[in-house]
Amino acid sequence: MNMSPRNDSCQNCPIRHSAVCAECDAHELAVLEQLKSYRTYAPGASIASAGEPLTHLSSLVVGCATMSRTLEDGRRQSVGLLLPADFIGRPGRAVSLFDIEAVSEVTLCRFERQQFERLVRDTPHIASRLLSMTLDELDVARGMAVTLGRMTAREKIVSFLVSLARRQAAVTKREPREMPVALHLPLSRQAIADHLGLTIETVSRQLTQLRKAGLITLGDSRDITIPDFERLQLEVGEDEVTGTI
Amino acid sequence: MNMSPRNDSCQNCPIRHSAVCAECDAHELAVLEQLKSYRTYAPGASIASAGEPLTHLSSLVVGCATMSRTLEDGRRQSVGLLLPADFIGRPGRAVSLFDIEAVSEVTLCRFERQQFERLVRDTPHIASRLLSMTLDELDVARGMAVTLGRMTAREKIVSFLVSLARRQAAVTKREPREMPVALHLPLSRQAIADHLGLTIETVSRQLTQLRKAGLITLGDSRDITIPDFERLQLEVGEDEVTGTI
DNA sequence: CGTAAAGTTGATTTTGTTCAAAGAACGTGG
DNA sequence: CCACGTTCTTTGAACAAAATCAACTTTACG
Repeated sequence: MNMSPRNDSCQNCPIRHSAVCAECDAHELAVLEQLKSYRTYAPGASIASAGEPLTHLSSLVVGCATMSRTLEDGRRQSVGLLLPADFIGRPGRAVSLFDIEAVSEVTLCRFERQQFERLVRDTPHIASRLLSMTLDELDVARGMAVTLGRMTAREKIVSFLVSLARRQAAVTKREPREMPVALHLPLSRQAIADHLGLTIETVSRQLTQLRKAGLITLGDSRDITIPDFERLQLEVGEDEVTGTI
Repeated sequence: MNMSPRNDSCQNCPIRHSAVCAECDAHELAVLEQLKSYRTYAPGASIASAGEPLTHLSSLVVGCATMSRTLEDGRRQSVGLLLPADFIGRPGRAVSLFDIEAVSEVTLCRFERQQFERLVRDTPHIASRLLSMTLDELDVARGMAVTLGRMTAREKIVSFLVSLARRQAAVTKREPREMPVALHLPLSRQAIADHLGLTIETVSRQLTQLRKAGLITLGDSRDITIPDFERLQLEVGEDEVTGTI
């Protein structure tokens, strides 16, 4: 609700080289600078709702959000975890198909829909980057379908932890091979359950089992250590870069 | 394997107005005409394999194919049903992440990867259409995640039938409201099971139950009639345009 | 502190899988 | 054109994985 007071320069932006603007040159960045606005959301706040108009398209700058859909009777399925540099919204569609909810405090870099759509039309560097990001997201979404459709509860949890560690490593620029890997879960047990198509009880039990098997260590319920990353990876019947998140 | 002998003009192409070339003008089409080649695949033939190079990007012109991934122990999950106008392959990625298999006889309109990537770079009408199609596919893939993660077997089947009927209606230009709706299943029971994250037995049982409930009629095992489309839709805990396929 | 929210653990039930077998459809070759 | 084998589909019975129901523990927070 509160407009962020700061008006940081794109040059210092933490997602400058990974967001939708990544390919832009200085001149293009100057245009973005004119059009962008920041907005922050408190943890738990709704950023968008399925079926409701989405007036702005944004890049997530700081924090973590989930994209999900809730069926009439309350069953919820998350379809994506949004982390810094991820893009929110769909040029050409005025209405969101999913609920988007801030998990931690979130800062978005926003563009008014019409203006952004013009940008996409007139700025090949943006169009090309958006296409590339969308294609990546598509691969991730399809990998997610494999996880949801065919993996056991244990495999789902392991695959989630592995993806999270990889994604965290990509930011930290540390290889997840460096052991042990310390992992902070951005999601509650319930949110993990919604992400993996499980119940909260099953998530809890599987984590306990992994702990008893020595594959992970649980500190604070949000902090996990993976003593042997390779060994954890072996637990899931899939190799290579499939990306569950 | 066999190069199609024909060299049809794009003007008469059945997917002229819905494929990746939909926005192209006559001049751009002339360029495509120079670069394209047709190739057909027999039912069951492999069009691409996960982990293998994909030298051509294509539009599916005629037929039906599935995109899937198989885990080491043989569990398979389909992540998409490919129908006419659907695009196959990913500019910027030389290796396929999924297996693509012809279900019926399939004709592809193919472009050599490098050449197509140049086309995307130089032809805004293609880039823009590709982006739009990719965004649509992303929504579909995420809708699929909701189905796989949170729906019961019965809901999965109903949602599959409803989507198929809608998609078929889009081609036929008949409203699925016109009753009764005749539906031809392009997939075997096993392929449906792989698509919905179920076993073949569960698919069969659920179809039988739907038949006993009077929601569908089974003729040939591939031919289904939906006497009351509205009523079938009510069976699934989701409304609106979510797109399961 | 004391209350609420989040997480864990146990007992039981349900849904869908697995195992098994029989029935229908299809294609081939005699 | 029909017999035969193969594949696909259906159905049944037993089983297993995860959900549900319920209680208890831990953590967070005013």
